[in-house]
Amino acid sequence: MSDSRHLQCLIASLSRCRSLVHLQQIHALASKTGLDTDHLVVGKLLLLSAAVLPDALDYARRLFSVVPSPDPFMYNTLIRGVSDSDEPPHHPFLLYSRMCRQSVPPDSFTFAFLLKAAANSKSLVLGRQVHSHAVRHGFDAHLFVGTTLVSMYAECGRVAFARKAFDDIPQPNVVAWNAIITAHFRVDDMTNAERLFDQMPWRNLTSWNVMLAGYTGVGELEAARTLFRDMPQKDPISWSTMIIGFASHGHFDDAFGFFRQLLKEGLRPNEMSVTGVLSACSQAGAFETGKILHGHMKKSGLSTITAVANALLNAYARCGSIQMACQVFDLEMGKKSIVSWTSMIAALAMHGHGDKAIELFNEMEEHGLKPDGVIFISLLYACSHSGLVEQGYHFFHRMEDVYGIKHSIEHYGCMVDLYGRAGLLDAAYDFVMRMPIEPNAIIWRTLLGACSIHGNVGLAELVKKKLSKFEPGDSGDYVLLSNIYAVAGKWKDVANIRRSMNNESVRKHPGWSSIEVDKILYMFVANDECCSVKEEAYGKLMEILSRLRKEGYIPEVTSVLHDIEEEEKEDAIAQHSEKLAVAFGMARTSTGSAIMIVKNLRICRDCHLVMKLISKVYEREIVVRDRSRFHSFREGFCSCGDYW
DNA sequence: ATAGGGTTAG
Repeated sequence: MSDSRHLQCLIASLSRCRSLVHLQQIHALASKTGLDTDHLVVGKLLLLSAAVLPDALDYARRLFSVVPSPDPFMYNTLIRGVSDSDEPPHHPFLLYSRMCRQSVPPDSFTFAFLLKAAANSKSLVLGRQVHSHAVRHGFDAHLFVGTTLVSMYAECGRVAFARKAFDDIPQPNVVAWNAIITAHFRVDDMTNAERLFDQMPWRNLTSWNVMLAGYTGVGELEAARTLFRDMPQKDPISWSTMIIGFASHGHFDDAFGFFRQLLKEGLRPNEMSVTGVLSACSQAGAFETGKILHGHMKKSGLSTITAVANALLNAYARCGSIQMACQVFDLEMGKKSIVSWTSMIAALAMHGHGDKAIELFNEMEEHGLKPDGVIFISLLYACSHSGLVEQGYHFFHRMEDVYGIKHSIEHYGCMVDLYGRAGLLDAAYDFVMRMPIEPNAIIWRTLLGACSIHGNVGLAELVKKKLSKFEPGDSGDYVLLSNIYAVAGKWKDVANIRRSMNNESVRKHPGWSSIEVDKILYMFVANDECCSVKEEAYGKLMEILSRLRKEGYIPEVTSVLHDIEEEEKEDAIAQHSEKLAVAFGMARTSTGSAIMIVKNLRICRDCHLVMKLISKVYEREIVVRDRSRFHSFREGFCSCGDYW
């Protein structure tokens, strides 16, 4: 066979190549005929291993390293592959500097890929450097480079630069227009985004999707809903944008609604839409719904996708079922990513199995995966929630000393929580004072939470003073401090807090509790208008409370607290949402079955007491997931031991 | 000399 015949055969089999093994066979064949040095062949091999086939980047790097003089195409292909991988974000730029040193001329592709890499790492410094190189080589007004410049500056939060880059594109196409609209949404500039959308000379489906993503991103959910209703066509991205957008803003009912509508229209859910709906399940505690979705996903094969399995694992864990979370992790997950390990560690931590979380971390290392900064947050969280102070300290230092991962504010926060929860308040305070970065409100709030658990009035007052420097104030901080005063019997201070809460500008979180009955999610929201469900719950609650009173429940002791902790309701009759939810559960579920409730804020003392009493008097197991942990009530006791 | 690659939305 002639060389050109061989080459044609090779090219043909490369275009059919679907796996790394297949690629290696073709590569071996190429070396037999000496065609493995042909630039066209190497280029195709590189393209497949770096950008098309999954997990073949190492192979691409090895291939690249033996090419004596790589051409721009090869460099570009590897730069793209590396920036899409989990290699450190500066690696694409190292390749570019090698390219420069070897005098390989960059082209428009080179700058498009590099700018995307800069955008991914949100690094304005890198982005500007690449920009100036693009100018030097005369590619800055190139349509593709210009468009990527627009989105790079947008990702770095600089609309003015993005606008300049857009204006420099001689003939912007619809893609460039879409990019500049996105840029305005990134800085919450809805007005100009809308103006550009109206002005643009042509639109494609992505233009509408850009608007949907922009609206949901800035929290304009009703604008998104209207546009979604009126847009000329919808594709899977439009649907998942709505589901994810509504779920991420706590509008679970709407997220479920869009998902149901998608099914009703005969469309198949994809990995994005199921991830979104699972996130709604996870946040709201919709366990049964999650299980049904799981069944469908097994049939459709979606559950083998790592991101989907991670979402499923997370939903099970947050709905209270560590067993099902384990099952997904151990048996059903196709390939585990670092996110999968992190999720499982967080799941174990959430359920108080700190020791198992640490074991799992070690196991991950044995599998040869390198830990990142995020997994240490889960790990430190695991330590603090299981009282493993020494282990936490150990990991905190190892992450920098052994793994070379820089501490972020979240890691410092975990350490404050670690010391604080364990009652080492002085150590916690000392740690905050010696932190190398400026403590934020979350750090102080964590410390305040610890003061609340351990009843340290003096430190709490000091911390509250630090917190008052942050604007606007948070109602949760006032609630915590008033709890601390109330437990210490300082009723006058409790009253003062209440007064200042009314006077100062305080950000109030509306409290809600949810419960799933017969696969339907019921949300009880403070201040919500009355409805038949709420009336039913309220009626049952009155009945339960009167029985509890006969059994010795004395709400008077906590009445002042109760008053303070009212979820921003002035109405004296209105009740805490978790009490309504539990009463609704008692009314609608059969004796003997457990009741699971999810609350978005911390559970208050009075509600906690009521849950304990119900679990004893009615012999019901109740699980409450609140902002900080799971509470499992059984026979009059709570798994938290009354500290939370 | 030849071909092989790109930008925006979840």
